[in-house]
Amino acid sequence: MVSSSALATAAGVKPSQLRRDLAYFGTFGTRGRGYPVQALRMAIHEGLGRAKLQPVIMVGAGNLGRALLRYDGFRKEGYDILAAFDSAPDKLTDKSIPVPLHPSDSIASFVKTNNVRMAILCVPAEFAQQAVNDLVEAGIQGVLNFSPAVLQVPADVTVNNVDLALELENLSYFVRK
Amino acid sequence: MVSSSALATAAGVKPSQLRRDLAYFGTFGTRGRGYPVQALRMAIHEGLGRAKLQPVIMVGAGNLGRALLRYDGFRKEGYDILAAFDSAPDKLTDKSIPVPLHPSDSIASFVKTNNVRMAILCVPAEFAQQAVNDLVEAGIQGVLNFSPAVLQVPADVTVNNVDLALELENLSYFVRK
DNA sequence: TAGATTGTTAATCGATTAACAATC
DNA sequence: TAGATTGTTAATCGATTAACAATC
Repeated sequence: MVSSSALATAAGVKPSQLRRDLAYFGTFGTRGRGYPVQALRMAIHEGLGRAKLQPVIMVGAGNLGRALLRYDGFRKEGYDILAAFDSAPDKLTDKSIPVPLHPSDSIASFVKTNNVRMAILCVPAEFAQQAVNDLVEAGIQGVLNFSPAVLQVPADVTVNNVDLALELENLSYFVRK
Repeated sequence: MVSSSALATAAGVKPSQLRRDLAYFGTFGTRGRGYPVQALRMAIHEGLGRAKLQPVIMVGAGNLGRALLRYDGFRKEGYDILAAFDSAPDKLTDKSIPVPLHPSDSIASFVKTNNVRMAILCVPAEFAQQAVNDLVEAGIQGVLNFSPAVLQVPADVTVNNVDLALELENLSYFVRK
């Protein structure tokens, strides 16, 4: 068993917040005792849709896209990047990446064939909206967007934005001049 | 001139929010007219500490660290990654990276010599706390942390966390099973 | 003057936290 | 029973938004 206060310390949050967040998914603990570790671990996996390996595609194989393809943290957490797509794959033949590289116009058929629901978007800002339009059209439901652009999508598609340069910019505000 | 509503549309926020955020830094607009583009741009640069190129170091040259070193988005936004540090630089001689690679124990002297205030941290989770302790000791004031770990730092040091796998995990919650 | 648009107040909304009855 | 700790309510806090007087 583990208590909410032990978990909260490890996660860097307050115990009351941790209990509230868990309660949002269901009732896992026992009053007076705490939470059963193994059952809780499995319930969280289940609740976050981590029951099995999730297929993902990478869209854009420029500097950042290739960089993230070589990062092994996604796979460790249960995400399997099946392939990368680029508008000019021929220009990248000499750049080694650990997954197959296809032309952008084959995204739709690949997504349908492989039942892919999530995409990582790493194209230049000026092409990002068109790229996400194509992804939505192909049936993608979730986009992790690394392009520094504000994207318009239908309400049933989720976009999470990660702007690396902006993160550094936020930080610089707190650094003494 | 540009209006708060035009800027808000471009940024993906509400006009009232944009005006409030700008007002936090100062008074830049003219009632009835809007904001003068060039003066506002310069004021924002100034307010965010972007007057000149900011020196930054990369700590950890594993998969993710090397990946980010090859990404050119940081430099475009005015950040200059001067060097990378790794606990075992000798093992990485065959891996090409675009900046000098030094052993970790030379961080403190490098930081002082080059007046570095910000660091990007990409070491394995289990070494992250020790690494950030060393950075704080060396005088680093801001850390962009890509290690999936909760870091303890003094109140005058700022840590911004970016957990790439967690971002994907958040997204998967919104994707229909 | 009439129309436009800021800066700021007040209202709303949502997220965090403290507190505590329930109960092991 | 006494001590511990959850799940949940109510209070607090902060962030977002609408509204509008100021004013160009």
